[in-house]
Amino acid sequence: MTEDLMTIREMCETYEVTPRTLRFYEAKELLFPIREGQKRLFTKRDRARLKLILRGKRFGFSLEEIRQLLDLYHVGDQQKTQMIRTIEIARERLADMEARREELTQAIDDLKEQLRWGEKVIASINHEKKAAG
Amino acid sequence: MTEDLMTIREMCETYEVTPRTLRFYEAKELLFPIREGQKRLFTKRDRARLKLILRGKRFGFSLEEIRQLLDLYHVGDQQKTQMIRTIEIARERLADMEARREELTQAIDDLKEQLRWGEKVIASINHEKKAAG
DNA sequence: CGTTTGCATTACGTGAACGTCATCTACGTG
DNA sequence: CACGTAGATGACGTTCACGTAATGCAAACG
Repeated sequence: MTEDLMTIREMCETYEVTPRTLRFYEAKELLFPIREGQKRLFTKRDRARLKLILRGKRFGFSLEEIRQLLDLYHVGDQQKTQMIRTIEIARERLADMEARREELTQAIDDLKEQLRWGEKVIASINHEKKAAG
Repeated sequence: MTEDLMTIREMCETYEVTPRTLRFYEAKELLFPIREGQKRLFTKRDRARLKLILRGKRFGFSLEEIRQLLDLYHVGDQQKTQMIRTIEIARERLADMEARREELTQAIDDLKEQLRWGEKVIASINHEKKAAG
């Protein structure tokens, strides 16, 4: 079994990132691998966070924005007041993401319409040829 | 009436970008303002493209990716074969965007669940206090 | 007519997110 | 014990997407 701990190399292969990237994320306080002597060992928590980081990146968030978002996912080991604040932020983020999805839907619809238009043009070109031929 | 042409300053105010940005986009062949002497004049087409550029940026596309996407939106003044190719690419992009929306939905659901969890924890803290008080 | 205003070009600077290279250390293996 | 392998630590390099002067021109204004 994987003893819940992964080396940097294993991490890289699993998530298709470079060692440099993982060290960089640690420097930026996005990941907190434990140390066995010198070597980094990544925990289950690090892996969960890395997944969220990569997902965040795919949506164009900066690492700093992602760092803030990550805190929303380990709500629990906090003081109550801090937690309430975290939850407020989470609600805002959630609203952002839903707005974002709206916009994405709009973009999809726009592109679909362009596609239908293009297909129609091509069809008419084909008919022209047939009529002329 | 706006004679369909806008100065760089008008563009900046309308879309909240800097002159530098617009010149940069022109250099990168994302926009093609016409010239009146030295001065740039932005057409309706430029404005449509700029809107798409800004939208693309919000979704984390690079300017180069956006440049390619832009071609999908003026399908029409092309040769048939080129147009067919463009449409193929558009279909792929469309699939990407729909997958992206799926992932975004997933992210939203995840965050919602975290939120419910956090709210539950807070509620239980409140009950503790009541019981203890 | 001098000056401000608006825009232009040229060019160097910057922050984010890593890549790359040199050097060092610790560990297992023949 | 020499040696390859895996990982660590600087430190400098790079790409992207602009920011920020410095300088120049041309019309408009007082």
